[in-house]
Amino acid sequence: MRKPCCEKTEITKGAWSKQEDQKLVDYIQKHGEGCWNSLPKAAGLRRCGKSCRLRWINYLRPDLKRGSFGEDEEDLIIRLHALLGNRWSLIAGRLPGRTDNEVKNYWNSHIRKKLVKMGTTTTTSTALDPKKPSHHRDNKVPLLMQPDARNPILFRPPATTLDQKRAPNHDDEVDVSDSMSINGGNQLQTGVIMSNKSCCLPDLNLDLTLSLQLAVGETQQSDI
DNA sequence: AATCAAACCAACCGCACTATG
DNA sequence: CCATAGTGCGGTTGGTTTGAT
Repeated sequence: MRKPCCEKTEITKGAWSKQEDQKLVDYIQKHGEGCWNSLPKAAGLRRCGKSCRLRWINYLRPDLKRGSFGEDEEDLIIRLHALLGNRWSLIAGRLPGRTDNEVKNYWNSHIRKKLVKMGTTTTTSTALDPKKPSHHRDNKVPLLMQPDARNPILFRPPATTLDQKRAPNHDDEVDVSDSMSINGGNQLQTGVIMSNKSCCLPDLNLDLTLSLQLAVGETQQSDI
């Protein structure tokens, strides 16, 4: 059995105070992100490193947008979710200033209900097989989205600093306004960071009601 | 005004992946 | 190769807020 990430004793849990936030922000501004395990001690916080990381990523990061989601963002989330399933970090990576937690919460509290009401989806929180434990990752990625050069969208890591660190192969990323065709004509300027590789590939058609089925068909055929 | 239910969202938990020794 | 630490991700929980009665 794996050891817990931190000792249960002397660890504060629950809501963060302003003082704690300030300590965390000050520390990260001075020393940068990373080394989350040693950060709490160094920053004078009685928190688990994971908790610090989460607080920073989901709440304190200066580039966060906060506030309610726009229609464009909602539309994009719906389309990306149809493509990616519950890969919230990937989805959030295409929504500048949004976090995976925020997107996930928004999906579960707003969009999912909306779609169910419209009869568009019967999605549960575990997108693919609700019976199987959710942490079985091999079950999370739809067949369509198994790593595959035909799906350039998958090869772009989330646009967070940490993920960029983790994916040195993507340091050739350039800022390109990624335009997607929404609702058969409206151009949605997402302004996300795309890799050179993916921007050279054909425009993504995220009109999922049609292309997803087609793509699934293609994938299944090619897998045979 | 009080109570209850629903909605929302921050935070936690546990697993998987990756790097390192 | 194996064990372990560090980190990231997705699902879930629980406290708070809002709305309905």
